[in-house]
Amino acid sequence: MHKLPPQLLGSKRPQLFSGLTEASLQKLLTYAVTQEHGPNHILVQQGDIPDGVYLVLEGEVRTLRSNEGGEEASIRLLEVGDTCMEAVLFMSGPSPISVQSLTQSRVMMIPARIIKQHVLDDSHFALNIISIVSHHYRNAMHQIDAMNIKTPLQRVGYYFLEKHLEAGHDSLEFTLPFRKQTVANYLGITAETFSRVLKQMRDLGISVENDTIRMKDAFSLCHFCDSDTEALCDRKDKDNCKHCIMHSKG
Amino acid sequence: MHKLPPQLLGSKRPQLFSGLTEASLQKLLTYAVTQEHGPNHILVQQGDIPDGVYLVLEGEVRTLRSNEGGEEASIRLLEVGDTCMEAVLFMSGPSPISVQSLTQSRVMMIPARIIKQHVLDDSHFALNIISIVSHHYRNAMHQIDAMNIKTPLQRVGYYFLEKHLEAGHDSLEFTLPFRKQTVANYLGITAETFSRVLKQMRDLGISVENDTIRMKDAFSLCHFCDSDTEALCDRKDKDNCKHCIMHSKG
DNA sequence: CGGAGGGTTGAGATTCATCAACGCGTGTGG
DNA sequence: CCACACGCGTTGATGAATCTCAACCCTCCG
Repeated sequence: MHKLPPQLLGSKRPQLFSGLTEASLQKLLTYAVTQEHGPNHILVQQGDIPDGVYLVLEGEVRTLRSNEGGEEASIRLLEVGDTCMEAVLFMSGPSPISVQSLTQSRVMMIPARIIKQHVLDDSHFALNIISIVSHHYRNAMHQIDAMNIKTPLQRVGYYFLEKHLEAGHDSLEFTLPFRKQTVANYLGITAETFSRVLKQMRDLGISVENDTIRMKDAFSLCHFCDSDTEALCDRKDKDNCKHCIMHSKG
Repeated sequence: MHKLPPQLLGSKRPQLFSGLTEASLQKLLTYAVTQEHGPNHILVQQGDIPDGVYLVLEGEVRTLRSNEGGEEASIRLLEVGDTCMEAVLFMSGPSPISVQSLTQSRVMMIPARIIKQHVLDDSHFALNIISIVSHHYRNAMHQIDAMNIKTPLQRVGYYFLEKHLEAGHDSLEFTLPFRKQTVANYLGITAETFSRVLKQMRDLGISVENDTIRMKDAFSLCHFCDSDTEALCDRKDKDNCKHCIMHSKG
């Protein structure tokens, strides 16, 4: 009987499984297999027929597109508990992305056939899939936006803001979840520019020490807030928020 | 009793309604309303709570993100029969995108509440939603890819290739579905660069006259083919395809 | 005839990628 | 214990590519 590792059963339960009955979950996991991979291993090759959904149990994974020249564009960066390839299963045809382990990793793969069937059997599961894919799509929109009409500084700022909100608005400190090179590529800039941007950040009251980001106050990142990110902020209706660049610039 | 306009009932039936029973479709359309808008009208404002799914009955519509500076990044360009905002409904929170009519347009709006309920009631409809959102997500991935690791020439080439495949591999001619300015922005380049790229295209055997694109032969666009786009091509297994840049460059 | 909008063309400025060198911490092997 | 190499990140100089700005052409339309 397949069972999820304990750390993924509590509050960090993957959204894919959220709200499912125990029976439904068990059915889903019946044919799941777990794999272990070293760093930089290709789990799915762009152009291949996708075989299932991947859940990261341990390590770091990314999805990416690459061209003949070997250049790579990161689509998503996954941490423990994240899943990928849900959307790809429902595109007919070969996978538009590769999946690659960044570090030593352990992943669970649920076969495509199971997922597709389960969508029809359990409407709650279908809803989970829709939510997840929509969420990914939202991120993709932000990436598109970023690369079109944001400066590198703004991209990094927005990325920091997201991490800050994830960490909770009270914590004035968070750590980069991935190597700088990796984050830089995800943001569509080179490692060099990323490094230079980090220096600019210091002038804005954000100190960067290795992979630890420390902010002077909880509003240092408000410069980078967005009409739709704003909603995630605890203090959006507080007076303080009025001081945000976003509101004062008008 | 709401009924879809006849032109959307045949082979061009929106994917949203594909394969639904008549009863299911009627239920979905019960509370649908149609609206008429002049050009450049904002149907949904970025940051607002989304009210439903929009189906384009007539005209051209786009989804976009914009910043305080007034710069805009097009996310999708919609023609008659296309839908938008499906994904946004399932992101909790305000809409990350605006929806804007490009020309005089007629659209049908299906309220959020109806869509969300119907996903639970009709698993086939849920599957439709998943497919659509996944498809949008796939396009978004291509956009991200394009803006990171493709030259403007390659972006236009790929866009042309898509239009060519839509038109059928046999037709050596197709037309730009939108104003050049609009397409340019969608591709993340300025109208000027777009214009200059079109001149380069001529050297590759693609003539551009106003909004009509004519290719010397069916393989002129193979330069721009992709490991996952390849699958859409009729001739992928034919010998001719071996001549594609993609294969010969190695 | 004149104006407006879309598209094109040219010249210049800006910005980021590229390339190369260096610093620094870590792990390994002598 | 030290020497060394390696990976990652940083810094600086350079160049290329695209955006910006401006002028112009063309068509459509009043």
